[in-house]
Amino acid sequence: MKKQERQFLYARQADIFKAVAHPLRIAVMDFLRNGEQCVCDITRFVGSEQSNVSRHLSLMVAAGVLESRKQGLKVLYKIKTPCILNCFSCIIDVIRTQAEENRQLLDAI
Amino acid sequence: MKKQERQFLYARQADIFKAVAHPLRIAVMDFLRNGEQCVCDITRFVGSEQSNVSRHLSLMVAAGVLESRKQGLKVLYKIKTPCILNCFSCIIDVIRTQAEENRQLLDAI
DNA sequence: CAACTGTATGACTATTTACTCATATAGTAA
DNA sequence: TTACTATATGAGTAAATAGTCATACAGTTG
Repeated sequence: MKKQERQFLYARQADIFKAVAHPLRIAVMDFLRNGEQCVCDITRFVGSEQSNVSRHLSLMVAAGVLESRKQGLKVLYKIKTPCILNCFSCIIDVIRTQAEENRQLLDAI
Repeated sequence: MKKQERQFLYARQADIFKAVAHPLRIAVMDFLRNGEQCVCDITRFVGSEQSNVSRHLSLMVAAGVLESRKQGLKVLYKIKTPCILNCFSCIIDVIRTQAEENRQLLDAI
């Protein structure tokens, strides 16, 4: 891979990471884990302003992480490439490792 | 899991994602994939100002993604929890899926 | 048609993030 | 000691991100 291609890939990867690097957006991913949901239910789940949730959803669609379709009055969102969910298990692993480390430190005091 | 615990976990996950959600920081992760490296070599690899790279590295240490040790004049950084590398394969999968989708669209025109 | 529901967006403010330059600090070597 | 190398940081600016409120728009129902 050429240097320029590598830079491009780094930027693309960063875009995907950015698209989920926010507590509200993580919550959305978690909520959509089991299938598509309308904005109204997503909004209830994450507990924020509807307009704010809508913006976050648009952002995630723009990054290619979610996709949406209209159904009557509602707009349903779902995860576009479910393989991204594997990522979350990895991250939980990291958090678990850190938590155990902290616990050991605490025990040692 | 209680609602409050869930919120906390979302925030922690977002912190980890944020810690890698930048092209330069992705480059660092890629460079450290095969073991620890000094700031000088990392700086050369990512091709940015030394002070900027140093800040990004501190940020990643703060998030618990990297760790560092001093060796003489140099400071060596390495990935703290290598399981995070699995994440990158998942993200590459997402990008590949999107790229293939784009190619199909292109072919169809 | 009017009234209503669900969603998106314009305009704005506040906050966070990224970067640069200059400089400080720590360790090395002459 | 002085000069040098590697790294970190203070101060400042620029830019991106997040959030709110009000409102617009699309689709539904009576």
